[in-house]
Amino acid sequence: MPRPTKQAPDSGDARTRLLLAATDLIRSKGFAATSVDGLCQRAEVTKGAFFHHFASKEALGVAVAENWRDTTGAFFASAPYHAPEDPLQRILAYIAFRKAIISEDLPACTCLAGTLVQETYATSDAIRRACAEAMFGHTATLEDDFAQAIAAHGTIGITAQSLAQYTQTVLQGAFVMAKAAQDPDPAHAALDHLYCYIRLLFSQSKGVNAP
Amino acid sequence: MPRPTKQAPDSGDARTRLLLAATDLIRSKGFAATSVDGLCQRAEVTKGAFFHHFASKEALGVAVAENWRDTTGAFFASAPYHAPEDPLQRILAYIAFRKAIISEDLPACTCLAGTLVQETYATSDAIRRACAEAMFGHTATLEDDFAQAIAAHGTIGITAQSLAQYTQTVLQGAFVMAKAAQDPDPAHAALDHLYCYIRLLFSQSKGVNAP
DNA sequence: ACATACATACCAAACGGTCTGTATCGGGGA
DNA sequence: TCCCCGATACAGACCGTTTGGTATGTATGT
Repeated sequence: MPRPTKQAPDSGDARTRLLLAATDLIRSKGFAATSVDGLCQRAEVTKGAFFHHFASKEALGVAVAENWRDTTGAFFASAPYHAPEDPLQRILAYIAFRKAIISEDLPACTCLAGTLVQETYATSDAIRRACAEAMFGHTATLEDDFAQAIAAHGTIGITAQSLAQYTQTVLQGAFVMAKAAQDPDPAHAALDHLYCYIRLLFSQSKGVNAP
Repeated sequence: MPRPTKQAPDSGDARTRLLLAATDLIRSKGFAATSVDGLCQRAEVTKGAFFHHFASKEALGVAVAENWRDTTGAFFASAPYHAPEDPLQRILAYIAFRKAIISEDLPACTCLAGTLVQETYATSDAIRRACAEAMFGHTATLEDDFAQAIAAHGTIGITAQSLAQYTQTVLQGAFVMAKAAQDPDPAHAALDHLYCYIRLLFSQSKGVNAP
């Protein structure tokens, strides 16, 4: 039973506020540069509250990744791109949707899991796994649409899983490039190329595209 | 004039060893988690030497990114993929080459600039710029080949710069996915898709692929 | 002799984490 | 309905270590 705190009663309980603040801070500064003290300050929570809810900073990292998987899962599940009846159109609508939500505010629109995993893949297996679950879990939701598109079109020599993962790959790369350029343009351009690739793939004759 | 240290006289001067050690550590643990002390220990150098060569940790970050640009620049300049006479074949050879050098040893084969920029894009403009220079500088070397391929083939409705940057985007995304999966397979698969995309693009008729 | 290239000791601040205390809850017995 | 109970949810002071950075000293090549 969450209980609102005296300090900031409006914005949920301490755990929720910590998760939210951590998501923000990690996406802009990274995990290591996000201190527990700074986190508590941002969340308007004391250190006692932090270590009551999370056994360690690493445990917070895991929880943030899990929370990211849950919230983004719900977000994309209720997104409008599922509307088209044609599975290929759903995929193209997905790509267009992903492109549309990439703005200048990169800390707010980039992927927490991708950022977090780059820092921790070699030092914390627990965090790495939680990030991987978020990322590959999301690609799994695309897999169905790709499978249906392949079934409708006839085989194109590439698996649905591979295409779904490639989509995620382009997105992750797009975020890195946008951060480097301090500009969403390279990300938008990348999604245009992905869009173009998918269209090209599914307008080809059978079985000639095996890599 | 570099002078070998008493402590480790075989492996170059202190600055070089620090740059090398920093590249290693940042690629596996990230920038923030790489402490100056740990760095000096790894490089077999004292702290005095560190702050003699670098004004601050941030200055080291910039120097590492610049060094990365220089060393990878030389590495790719002398790589075998430039051999084919056909520019399109050079590009495909480049992609195959990039695929070939991605192994299980992810800290050793992933991109320093991509890792570093994700952590620092919002906190250090100097480091971000140095990383961007390394990344976009490398894409610029691909641009020529793409431009020639487009010229040879006739316009395909996409600029050489956009294609070169997309190539880099896929690579960066491939590294993130490989780290999350703790496995180079997703990266290899991504480069197969990129290879496939380029082939598809340049086997189309004129001007129909504009995204 | 002078600048460069280190070495070593040291520092205040920040770090992750612990400890103890208190307020608030739902639930159970009288 | 009342009070009491243990459990949960914090609050806040405290601790040892590590952090980036500095100050000062020394060796070495030119």
